[in-house]
Amino acid sequence: MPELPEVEVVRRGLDRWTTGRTVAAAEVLHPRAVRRHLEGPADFTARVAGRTFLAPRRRGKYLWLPLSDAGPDAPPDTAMIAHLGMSGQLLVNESGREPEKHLRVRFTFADGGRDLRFVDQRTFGHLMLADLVPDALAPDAAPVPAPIAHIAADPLEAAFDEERFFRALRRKRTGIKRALLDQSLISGVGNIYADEALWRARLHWARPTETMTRAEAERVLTAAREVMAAALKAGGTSFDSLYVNVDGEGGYFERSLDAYGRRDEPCRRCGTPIRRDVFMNRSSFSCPTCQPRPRRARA
DNA sequence: ACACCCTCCTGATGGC
DNA sequence: TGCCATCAGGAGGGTG
Repeated sequence: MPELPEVEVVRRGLDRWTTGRTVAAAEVLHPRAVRRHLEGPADFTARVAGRTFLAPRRRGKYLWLPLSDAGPDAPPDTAMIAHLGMSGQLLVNESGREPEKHLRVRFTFADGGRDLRFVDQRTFGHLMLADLVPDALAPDAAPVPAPIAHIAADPLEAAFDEERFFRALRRKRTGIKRALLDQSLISGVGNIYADEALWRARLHWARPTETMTRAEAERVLTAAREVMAAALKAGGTSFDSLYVNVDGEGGYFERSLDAYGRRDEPCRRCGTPIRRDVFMNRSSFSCPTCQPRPRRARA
């Protein structure tokens, strides 16, 4: 399940393999992969052909490749957005290799080198082309694609505004985990790193955000930063083997997880078996001792 | 306006 | 062995 660290690993791989290269042709093998590109698959392939991929960028779980019309030194006017969803992979492959079972979109390049493939088993991911607009979170920085302008900064970028995040938590009437997963408050955190950050901060997922102290809010934010930075160093978490980097290799942070996926296994702090709750139609893993349920809980 | 729920999708897994 | 239910979940859109 690609979250911020996994998407960043992919971004770095793309930076190495696709920056400055000009697309010869794109082929959409499954229309659902470009469903958010409202002009349709034919428009997508027609408009990306002949363009040059510039250095890839990322905010939260969104990745985008700015596109130039006139080679690697011309400024971008549009971008190709990529979201990996649950199971999306961007692979850089020898062109001759046979198509993957869930290959959705394939790009070939004018230099005849390795191709780029979007492979996605569960088809929650997508690619689309979009205009670039000024970044409201960092007006002096590079522009961002319009469809992701509503996303908050992620906690690893300079534009992240801690004061704004803390004020938003106080205003909300919801639980802390729901807030962490809300990409308009803080981006890049998904189910795995939300559980890990809450375990590190010793907070229960149903803790009402409006009752959190400033110290508690700082604790969970710091924990999120630390666990995602550590995961990035490890190449990401490949919990169900659907996440791989552009070379098709998994990361090894799964072995370092303290809460996620550890149902009935001993808490690494206190030994209490980790519990699993169902919440928002997904799993939440926590320690019953370190993370007691608040008397007034908010799902 | 806000909080929250439903839906999209495929493959692995488990019960009977 | 087959068949069905369950689980995994990001995020947009709909509901109350």
